[in-house]
Amino acid sequence: MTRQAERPLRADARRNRDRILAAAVRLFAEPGPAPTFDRIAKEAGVGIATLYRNFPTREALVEAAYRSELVKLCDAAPGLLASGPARAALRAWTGRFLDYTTAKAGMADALRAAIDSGRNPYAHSREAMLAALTSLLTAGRADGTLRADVTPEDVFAALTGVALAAGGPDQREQAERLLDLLLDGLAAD
Amino acid sequence: MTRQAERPLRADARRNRDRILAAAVRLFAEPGPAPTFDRIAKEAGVGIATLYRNFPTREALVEAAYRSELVKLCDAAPGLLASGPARAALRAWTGRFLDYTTAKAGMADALRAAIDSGRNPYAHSREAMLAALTSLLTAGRADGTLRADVTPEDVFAALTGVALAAGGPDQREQAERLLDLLLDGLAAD
DNA sequence: CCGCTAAACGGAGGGTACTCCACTCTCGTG
DNA sequence: CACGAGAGTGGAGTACCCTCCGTTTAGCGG
Repeated sequence: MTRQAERPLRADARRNRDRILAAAVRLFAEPGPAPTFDRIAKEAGVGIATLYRNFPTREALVEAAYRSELVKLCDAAPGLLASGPARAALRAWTGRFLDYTTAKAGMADALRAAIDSGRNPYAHSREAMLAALTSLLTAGRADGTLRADVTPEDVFAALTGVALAAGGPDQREQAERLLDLLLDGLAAD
Repeated sequence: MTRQAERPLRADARRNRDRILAAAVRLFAEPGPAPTFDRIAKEAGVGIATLYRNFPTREALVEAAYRSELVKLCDAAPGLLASGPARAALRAWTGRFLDYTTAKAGMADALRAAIDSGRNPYAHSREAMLAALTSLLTAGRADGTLRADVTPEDVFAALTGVALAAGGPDQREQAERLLDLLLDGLAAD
C-alpha cells in the first residue's frame, strides 16, 4: 500500500490525490479542532475510501500536506551553518524544528510515526530530516564543539520527544529549555 | 468532574470503581491489542457511562490501573540514592522509568497527559514523579555532579519525551542512548 | 477504434469512543 | 423508620474512523 513514486498513478487518481491535498491544506489552516476525514473528503469532492487509499492515516496526510514546509526547514540548515558556528546553527535549527512541529496540529504525532521508517509514507520526511541533522552534526564534529558518538537518528528521536512532550502552545518555554538541555548533552567534553 | 478524594463516593459507586479497576488490570495484562472500553465495562459488570464517569479518558484509566507500579517506581528513588552516587542513582531511576512507561500499553500517553497537570486525574502521578525526581536532583546538586538550574518538571517532560519517541519494543537501545544523552546534559560543568 | 483488464471509485456498514437523559438507589435528616 | 434529594446508573444514540465489495473508468494492446 505504498503509493508514492512506485508506479505512476492514473490521471484521475493523480487528480484526486492533488485535490485531497489541497483540501487538507485549506482545512488544516482553519482555526479550531482538526477536520474530520469525512469533511476533508467532501471538501476534496472524493469518497472516504479514496481519501484512505491515498493517505492511510491522519499522520500520513499531515506529513504530505506540510511537505513544502518540511523542505524549507531542511533547506535552512546550510544557511544556518554559513552564518555562524555549527553548535549555534544546530540550536537555531532545533528551534525551527519546534516551530514546524508545533505550528500545525498533528505534526508531532506524524514525526513519531516517521521515527519508525518501516512505514514508507514517511521515508521522505525522515530522510530529509536526517540529512539536515547530518550536515549540522558533521560540521559540529569537525569544529570540535559537538560529540562524535551521537547519530542523527538519535537526535531526531530526541527532538521528536521534545515536540511530543512539550509541544503545546503554553509549553514553548519548557520546550526551549529542553532543547538547551539536549544541546548541552550533545556538546563535546 | 474530579472524583478523586474530593467527596466520598457512595458505597455502590465505590464498589463499581473498584470493579472497573480490577477488570482493567486483568484485561490490560492480557496479550494482544488494548481492550475496548466496552469490553472493560462488561468485564466489570457496569455500564459504559459508569466507566467514563470514573475514568474520562483511556489515559486516566491506565494511570489508575498502574498506580501501584508508579508507587514502586517512585519509592525506589531513596534506595537508589542510598546505594550509590546521585548521578548513577538518577540514571538507574530513569531506566526504571522507561521500564514503567514501556511495559504497559498506553502508559507513555498517560504521562503525556500528566505533564499538563491541569487535568486533575493525573495530579497524583505527577506529584509523585516530581517528588522522586526532586530527591534525585537535590542529591546530585549537593554532591556537585548535577546542575542546579534544571527543574524536576523539565526532567519529567524530557523523560516522557524519550518514552513517547522511543518507547517501542524494538527501540530500547535507542531509548537508553537518549537517557544517557539527557544525563550528559544534566551534568554539572 | 474497440475490447479488456485491472486500477480506482464511493457509499454502506461495522467498530469504538463518547454523551444524553429517564430511571434507580443511597444516604442524610426529621 | 420513612422520605426526599441528588448521586449514580446504563442502554441507546451520535460522531468519527476505517474497510468491504459491487461498480466505474482509464489506459493499453490489437
